Order: sequence, then structure tokens, then C-alpha cells
Amino acid sequence: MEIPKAYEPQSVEEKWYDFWLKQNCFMANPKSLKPAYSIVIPPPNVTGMLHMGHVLNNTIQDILSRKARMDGKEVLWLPGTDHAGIATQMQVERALKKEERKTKYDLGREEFLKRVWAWKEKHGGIIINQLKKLGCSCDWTRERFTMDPEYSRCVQKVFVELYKKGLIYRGKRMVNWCPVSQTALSDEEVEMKPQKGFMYYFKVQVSEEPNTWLTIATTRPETIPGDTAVAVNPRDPRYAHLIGKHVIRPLPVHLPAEKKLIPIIGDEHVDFEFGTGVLKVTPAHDKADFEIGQRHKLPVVDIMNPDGTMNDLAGESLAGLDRFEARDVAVERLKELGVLVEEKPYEHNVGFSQRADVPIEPRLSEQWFLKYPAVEQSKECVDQEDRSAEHRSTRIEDGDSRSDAPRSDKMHFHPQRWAKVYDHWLTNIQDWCISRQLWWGHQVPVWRPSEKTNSNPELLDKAWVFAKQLEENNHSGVIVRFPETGESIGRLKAITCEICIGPGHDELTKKLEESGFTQDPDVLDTWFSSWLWPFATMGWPEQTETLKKFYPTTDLVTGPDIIFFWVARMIMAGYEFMSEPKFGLSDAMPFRNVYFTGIIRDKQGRKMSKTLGNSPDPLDLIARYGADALRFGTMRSAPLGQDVLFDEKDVELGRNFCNKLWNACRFRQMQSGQAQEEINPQLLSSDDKWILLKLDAAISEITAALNNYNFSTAVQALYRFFWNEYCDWYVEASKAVLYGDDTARKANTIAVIDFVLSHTLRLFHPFLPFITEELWHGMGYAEDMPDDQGGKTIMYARWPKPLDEDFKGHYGLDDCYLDMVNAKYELVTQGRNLRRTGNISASKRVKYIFKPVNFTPPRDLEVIKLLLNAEAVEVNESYQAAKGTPSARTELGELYLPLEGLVDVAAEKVRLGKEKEKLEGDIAKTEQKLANPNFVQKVPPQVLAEHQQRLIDLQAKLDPVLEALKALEG
RNA sequence: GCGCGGUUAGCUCAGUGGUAGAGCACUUCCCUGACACGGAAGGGGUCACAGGUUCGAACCCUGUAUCGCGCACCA
Repeated sequence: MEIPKAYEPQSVEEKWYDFWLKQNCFMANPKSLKPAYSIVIPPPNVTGMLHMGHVLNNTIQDILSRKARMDGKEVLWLPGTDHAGIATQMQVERALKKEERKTKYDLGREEFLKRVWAWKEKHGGIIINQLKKLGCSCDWTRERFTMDPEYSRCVQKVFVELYKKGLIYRGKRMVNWCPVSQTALSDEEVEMKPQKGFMYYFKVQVSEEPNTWLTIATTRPETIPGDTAVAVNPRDPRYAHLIGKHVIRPLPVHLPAEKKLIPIIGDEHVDFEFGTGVLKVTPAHDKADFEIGQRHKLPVVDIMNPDGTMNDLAGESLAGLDRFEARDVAVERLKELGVLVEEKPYEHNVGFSQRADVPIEPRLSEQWFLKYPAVEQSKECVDQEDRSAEHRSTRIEDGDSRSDAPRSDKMHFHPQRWAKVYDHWLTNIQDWCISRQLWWGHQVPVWRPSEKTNSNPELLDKAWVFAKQLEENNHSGVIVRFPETGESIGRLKAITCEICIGPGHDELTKKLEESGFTQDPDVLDTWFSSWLWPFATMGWPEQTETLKKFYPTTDLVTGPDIIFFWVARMIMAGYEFMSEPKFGLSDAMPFRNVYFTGIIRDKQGRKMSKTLGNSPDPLDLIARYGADALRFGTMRSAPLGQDVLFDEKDVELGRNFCNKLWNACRFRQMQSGQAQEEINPQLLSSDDKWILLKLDAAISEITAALNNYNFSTAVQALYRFFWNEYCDWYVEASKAVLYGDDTARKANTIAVIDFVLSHTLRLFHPFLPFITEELWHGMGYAEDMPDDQGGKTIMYARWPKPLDEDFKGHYGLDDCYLDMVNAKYELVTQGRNLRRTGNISASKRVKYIFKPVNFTPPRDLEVIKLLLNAEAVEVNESYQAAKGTPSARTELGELYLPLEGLVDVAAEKVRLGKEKEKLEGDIAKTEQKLANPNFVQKVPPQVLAEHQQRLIDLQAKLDPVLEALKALEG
């Protein structure tokens, strides 16, 4: 078969991905007797596009999954997408505006939602197909979406259960309001950003003491119309005596002074060091002020509209203006009134809406909150101890330790330091605002009397009867609450009556609507559905086979940016909903290990973003370099727990590597494939033994690195082994045999090559799934294997194990061959160096003279000759070099390159001089150490011996250098 | 303010007490019968700084500087 000279990934990748799908290679069988390994994908936004973060994240998951299959596990990698409330709704709104110049209100809720679903149908498959292009081995038959009917039922059920427990409640609170998306946000969705602005100082008159003016500092003068008090610290001697008196608020200008009187109150919250020590209190527009207001029963005057513009209460001159325009206008008014004392440039932190990138507005509104469940368990289950050293030392031999025999029952974070961040968050946890004023999402499953009902005693009465009846019937999954508060109209405490309904009550909800009830219009925070992901995707609340087999999942791979949004909440949900005995789980925790990836940045260290345009399109990279190249390059530059500076050079490197692998196999194919079944130990050369020992070391190293989630270490070890050790040295050395005429040894060498390559392909497969599959079949390695061990696909070939003692004994793989062959290659390097010194072209064949220390086997001399591209390497134990002959000293002996009359004596002198200097420096350092009595006495004997030996070796090298130099002089 | 992480070759980073490493970039040579997406050889580092512990420190301790991140923030 003709093999192309360069690897062409495109057709190969498509072919094998189709093959894997057709053969159901990714499907997880819950009935399997094999030990389970499972991952749930962090669901990407349903309408999202693949970016480099996804590449990093999903490549890691694919590596873990493929490695687990090769370890003989039953693997479930469960894929899916997230409905991503705000993001998706904003996308559709934007498109609607652009294409039809309409808003969602023009369409109405129902019609708008139809459009979003249509949008989802159109764009929803894209990212899934992109993941397939990357080679992801997800079980696509189990793809889930957070708004699938079954999934929605889970969300509803969970809501009802938490509502029943009293953990979910509705309340009027200060929330983070995004004026652009016009919805409340959770604290986690607010990002603090330093902002340049001004600190404004203005004065107010104390009405009881017209000669007394107080100066107040503020960054938000536009909120003055909403001020309902001025606060000072009761212990502040400057102001304490004024408490109880009043000031005249300067804005709105047109109001008569008596309507602008606000009290001076004393509150400990006021820091008298800061500003002027006098604080304006705006309960409607500041969280801290709201709390002060609560303590002092201050009125709450909301002067803003939901979109961030000022309302009529802000006064004529401000009403209708955007809050930032209003700020400037307010300052103008203060100036006109002559009360603006000063304005100073000022930098402070302002909370921004993460999604819309505008300052959030603290706003008092009615929202749903969740008091987090299972907080203590969630805190305790994560291991705070750093066990990385333990892992390193114990896991090397035990390739399977990760999932089968956890070191403790705890969950492990990698890198471990995130455990502290997690713990800190849980310690200071606040109730979660879960309602969003959006349309796209899971609607809150609570019904209340409609406004119409509330204002009509007759309808209200009907509703009341219905609700009472419902309460008495005591349906499971239906909760009726009559809170104490609320205005009385007729018999019903109207406004606050709530009916919370679980899944499967469609008839009932119809009747409810007929009886004057209406469903709460809010939807739930997207994370209120994603926090159920590990079990809601596996058939919960039924006790499915999938849950029994694959929950808790083994590994979770995600970015640290969603540790609070997602990881922490999934853990709490796990303990809250999976602890029931019916699931028969040893632990309710959703995963045993969490691997936090770094954040992908560009090569200047900037975060990748659409606006910067510094985010390459992974699909474009795949088209140009191949998916394997992209995966390899990404993994190679992604050290554990560090951010990844992405550079296209890395992908290029990956492509080059695939090409190298391709050509190494091509080389083997060109050696007329007469492979023999077994390697014959009698015919092994020292180079053969060397490469087998190197392979053995590489297997251990790579396996250990993978067990510790050190993907970049594993990739680098693979790279080094394959390129430097196998290709650069072994393949070149083996040509001494392959180009010779001993057919038995030739066949044996090919057998060694096959052994090494078949192991190498398996070691590479998790990283480079496509090219390894292609070569696995192309090289014929699949042919002799049982179907479930590599016969059908390399996916199920066994992960290589380090060579055992029997094997090493049988093939005579003694470590001494490592030293011996290393010395041989060192001799070659030195010899090539001589060539450069003598300025002899690499292609010119020359004769070397070798003066060995010990007997050197002829076969090794053959290899040396070949690697030196020498005409001959003549062994001469009593060789006397002519003056200026370039020479090198190695462990195996001295090597000379006689050059008839071509010697550049000066150049050789310089070279030897350098060598002498280096050696003398090393000798001096070592001698100094050995001369130190403290050193000799206290150092471990082994280290002492090492130093002594080093001195002897160095001296042995130096002497001939000195001689050579002397010869040059004379 | 509190916490975390980084500072090692021009660049990106390995390196957990015993002779400073890799890849890329650079210099020189080579299209030698797998591969120019390749091969060979080479140059290049006071391991941020200052103290301390130790026979010995890139590594352990203390402090400083600096960059980044997270949390909390006072008008």
C-alpha cells in the first residue's frame, strides 16, 4: 500500500469518527460488569460556538475517557447543552431587533418563546457537531438539554421539595438589578470593577440650626432625591449632638423645603474616618443604606425605573434621564444652588452585570430566594489536605488507583488549592436569588391570585374556596400556603397566597387558572437547573440503572471561573437529592475528583474575547492542522492549574508531531514487512535493549502523569520518548541492521520496532485518537488482537503496562545497557562535534580513529560508524595523534578525526581551551566541597561517593585535554 | 483590607536539598535511501531582591518588590 509522505488528517478524521459512531464505541452500558468510569460534560450554551476554552476542557475529558476505556472501564461520558437563560434570550432579542425591528413585548411571551425554541433548533446542534470534530467520545445517544421535558420535571420537583422545606421563599429584598437585561442577578453574577469617577461634596442646612451646615460626600448625587435620612456615628463628637434634628435635602429643587426635611440619625455603620463622617442614606438604592433604613424605619423612596432611568420622584429636572446623565444634571443643580463644595476625582469599585457589562443597580424588589441546603456536608466532603506528594509516590505503579480505590472518601480538587477558595465561599454563603425577570427558562411553579382576582372580592372568594379545598385534598407535590401577612379582602389574605405545584399536575394548573390564579411570571436562574446536571441527566428521580452504575461520577473537568456558580451548587444538590437510601449509594457526592483547567489566554496573556478578536476559531485550526494537532498542542502547553497562553505555534508543533509519527510508521512499512511473531532475545542489540528500557520508563512516567492529571507532563514525556529517544537515536541506530544483510537480525529488529510502535500508538491514543487509529489498522496491529482488546479499534486496546521483571529477565533488559548505550551515543555526539570543528561537511564521509578504554563489540562499532556517517571507524589502541588532530574524550574512549593538512590549529586550540576551562571549573567546585570537613563528615555516604567518583571522572577527562593542548603547542 | 498563585535562557514553562532543563526563537551546516511539518552541531541563565536555616538552597523559613487572580469593601 502506498502511504502518503505527509499525514493528511481531514479524510482520516472523518472516516474514523464515523466508524466509531457506527460501531457504537462511545456507548455506555449500565449492565456491564466492568468497573464504571463516568464524566458529565459541563454543558455548553445551547446556541454557543466552540472556543478554545471548550477545546481545552473537552480534550481533557476525552483523554480521561479514552484512557479509562483502555484501562478496561465501562465509560460514560454524558454530553448535553444548557439553555443559558440570559445569554440565549439576549441573542434572540438582538436578532429580532435587527431583522424585524421588534422587541419581545411586540410579540408577547408565548410567541417570543416560540422564536427562542426555533432559534435553539437552528443553532443548537452546532456546538455538538464541533465537539465531534474535536474527536470527543461522548455517548451521544444520551445527549441532554436543560429544558428537555424530563429535565424540566426535575427542576420543578426540586423547587417544590425545597419550597416544602421552607428553603425557598419569596421576599422583598435588595437585589442586584441589571438595567439592561432588566432582571435580578445573583451575587455571583456581579463583577467588581475599578471605575474612575468623582467624589462630590455638597452641604446641607440643619433646619433647627440654620447656621449649621453639614458636608456630605457622595459618588451618586443623582440619588439625592431618594435620600430619607442623613446618618452620623453616635460616637462622633463632631455630630452626635445633631442626632434627632433635621436637614433640608437639596433635591428635587422644586419641592418646598418642608417636604425635603429628613432626619439626622445615629448609626454605628458610619465610619467617621471616611469622607466627611456624614452619610446620606438612600434606602432604595444602596444595600447598606437599605439596612440602615430598616434599623431606623426610614421610608424607601425608589426614584428609578427598571431600565435605569429616573422616575418622577427624582424631580422634574432628572425624570426620564438615564442614571448617568442624571448624575451630571444633579451636579449642575447643586452648583446652581451653591451647595456643591468640591468635586474630586475618585476611583472606586463598582459592581457590574457580568452579562451586560453595565453597572448593576441595587434595587428593592420581590424575588425568590434559596437558602442553600446541605452546606455543612458540602464543606466537609472536600479534602482540604494537600495529597499531591502522596499521589506522586503511591500512584506510579498503580495505574488504576484513581477511580477504584480512592485514597479517602473525600472529594479531591486538582489543583488542590481551589479547595480553600471553595471552603471560604461556603463559609460566607448568602441566600441565592433564583428568580429572573426573563421569559426563556423554567418558569417558577407557583401560582397566586391574579391581580384581577385580588381586586375583586367575588373572584377572590371563589379562589379562596378553591385553594382551601386544594389544601385539604393534600395532593402530593402540591403545597398551598396562606402566609400571615397581606391585606385582607374578604376572607382571603390575598396577595401572598401561594400554590406551589410539582410536575405531573397539568389538569390542576388548568383549573387553577380558571379559578383566578396565575403563574408567577419569573423564570429560574439557569444555574438552578444546571446544579442538578450530574443526576438529572441520568434519569433521576427514578432509580435508573444508569444512576446505579455511574453515579457518583468519577471526574469533573471545568474552569475555576464557575466554581461557585456550578461546582459548589452541584455538590450541595448532590447531598440534598441523592442521599436517599433508595439510590443505594455509598456517597451522594456528585463526583470524586474535580479538575480545574486554566483559563485560555492569548500569547500576550490577555483573556480571549470576541471583542478583542484574539480568539482563534478552533474549527479553522482543525481544518488547517487537524484535530489531533490541535489537541496535542493545547495539552502540551496546559500545565496543571496554570493559565494557558495559547499560541498557534503550539498547534503547528502538534501537526509536526503527527507528521513525525506518521513517517516513523511509514519507515517501518518500507522495511519489507517480514516481521516475526516473537522477539528473539539472542538477537537483541544493545540499542534494542536500550529502547525497550526507555519504553518501559516512558510507560511508567506517562501513566503516573495521567493519574495525577498532569496532562502536559504526560504529553512532554511522550514527545521526548518518541521523538528524541525513538526517532533520533533508536531508528537511526537500527539502520545499521536494517541496511545490512543479516536477515535474521533484520527481522528481529523489525519485531522490536513493531513492539515499540504498537505500545507507542496506544500511549498516544487518548491524546491523538484519529492518527493512532489510522496507524493501528494501517500497521496491521489490529489484526492479531481479540475484538475487545484492539482488534476492532485501538479505543479498546489495553493500556500498556510497565515491563515486568519476567519480561526484563527473559530479554536481558539490564539497566547497564542504558549507561552503555548512552555512552555510545555520547561518543557519536562528540564525533559529530569534531566534524563541525574541522569544518567538514555533514555529507562528506571521513575516517575516525577510536582509542577504546575497553573492548567495544563490533556491532556497536558498526552503529557508531553509521551514526557518524563515517567511511570507517578504525580501532587503534596505541594511536598517536598528529599535531592539531581534533579529538574527543568519552567514557568509552578517545575519538580522533585525522585531517590531512586541513587542521585549523587555532580553532582546535580555542575549542580545547574552552573544554579545559569548563573541566577545571567543575573540578575546582568538587574539590572545594570535598575539602570541606563539614561536608565530608555530615553528608550521606552515597552523596559523598558520588562526589568522589565525579572528581575522578573529571580528572580522567581533563588529562587528555591537557595532553592534546600540549601537543598543539609543540 | 484578607486570601491564593507567579517571578528560572529572547519567549512559554518544567524542575520539592546534592553538576541548572525542555520546546520555540537564534547561529552554523545538511534536501544522507521515514520525515525540510525534517536532520546535525552550537550559543544563551547571579534561578526577582534581602536576610536566615543547612556541609550544601532555584527548592525550606522570614521579609521586600513586582505581576496576576479571587473574596470583601465606606458614602
